[in-house]
Amino acid sequence: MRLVIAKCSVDYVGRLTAHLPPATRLLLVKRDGSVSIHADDRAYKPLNWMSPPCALEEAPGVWRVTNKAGEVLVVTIEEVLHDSSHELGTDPGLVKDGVEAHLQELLAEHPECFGAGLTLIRREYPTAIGPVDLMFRDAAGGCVAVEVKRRGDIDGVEQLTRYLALLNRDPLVAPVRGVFAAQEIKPQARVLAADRGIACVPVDYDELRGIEPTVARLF
Amino acid sequence: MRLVIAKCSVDYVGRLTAHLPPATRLLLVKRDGSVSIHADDRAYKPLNWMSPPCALEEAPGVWRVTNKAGEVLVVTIEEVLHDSSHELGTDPGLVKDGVEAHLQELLAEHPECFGAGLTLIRREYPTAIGPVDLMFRDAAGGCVAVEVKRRGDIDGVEQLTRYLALLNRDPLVAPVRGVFAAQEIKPQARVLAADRGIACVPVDYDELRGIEPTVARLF
DNA sequence: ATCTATATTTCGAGG
DNA sequence: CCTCGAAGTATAGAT
Repeated sequence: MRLVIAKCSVDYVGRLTAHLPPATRLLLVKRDGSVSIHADDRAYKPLNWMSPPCALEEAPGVWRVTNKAGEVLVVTIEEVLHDSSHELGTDPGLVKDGVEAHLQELLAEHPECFGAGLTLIRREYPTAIGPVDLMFRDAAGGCVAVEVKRRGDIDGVEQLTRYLALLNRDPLVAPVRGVFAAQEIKPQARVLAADRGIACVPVDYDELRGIEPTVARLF
Repeated sequence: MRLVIAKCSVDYVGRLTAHLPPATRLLLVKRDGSVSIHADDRAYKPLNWMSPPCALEEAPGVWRVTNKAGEVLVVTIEEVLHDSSHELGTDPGLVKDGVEAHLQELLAEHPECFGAGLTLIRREYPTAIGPVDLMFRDAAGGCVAVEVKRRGDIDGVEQLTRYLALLNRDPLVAPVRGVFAAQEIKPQARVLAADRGIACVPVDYDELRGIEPTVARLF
């Protein structure tokens, strides 16, 4: 990893055209060839960047970074204030918890969230247009298709609607009810779901996770 | 801006729980108090970060970054390989061109892209579920609703479908035809649009921009 | 290689 | 302050 602090101006021509007037910035060159330009604010987003794979061509006072799509990033350097390189090695990577996968797992273990008498058929129930997150059979012999999201937005309702249209044409599972489950469900999504006859179930992740140990403790 | 290269492990507890095992990484502390942790790959996204406003509390071997929402980022430092600070000043910021807004503007000036005899009613034509990008009246007295995207995806077609369903219930504008305009239209979006009776119009941004000067030159 | 869905998305506009 | 849509979204996983 190479760290350069320099007074520079930057031009990007690619998916859009962008320009950065002269100022002092951090230029970050990584081992994979990527380049990013940071100002002294915002933790997450660089001012400008070129994602890998890309090639850096360095001439005196001008860096030229290109990729295969024909995008170009040109850094014009007026003055270098710092320039150092460091060996970092490969990163072992991030271990996450709390995303949609875990939510789906927890909900699969707690069918009672969606009503009494439900039995899990399977997670990731396959259909022609993609897998349904959770599929249950209810006491009456019908099915319940559940779409799980962390944030329940209008897109998720549309997605579930498409699944339901398809599933209800399949005599093996029809009739299928739809349930939209999420940690928070946006008002617009709630309205659309109601209009489509889809039930909304808000999920308390911490509460659900809290139930788990009591079950596990039995063994 | 402070640049630290260190062997460290990181724990984040907030919107999710995440852990980074010990490894050598870049710790980036910016003037606004934000902290980000970078590996030697990926230009854009840090491994871990805390966005401003947040507070960094530094003890020997442990950095503790917190924000008002109760999120915590803990960096446990085993060994510091580099530590330097640099004065950058305020960045003048990025100048952009070529986004959806400009595309919409250009298309508003060129109704012929969507057929002969069209007159612009207005941009951002308001409806109960949000504004339609462009609304034209055609020679027959009907209307044309245009959804403009840079990249034409399935979501955009769904969005336009919702607008059309609503608009065609309004006697003031019905009947309304739908047009999906984008620089590139995904095959799936094309199929869905056809199924919904929506026309697809691919837009050449550079060509459209090229027409403008010839019109402007007349004045 | 292409497509799909997610994201600690971030960011900005508008009500 | 919230809500919603856009982003050079980026990125990971599946097909």
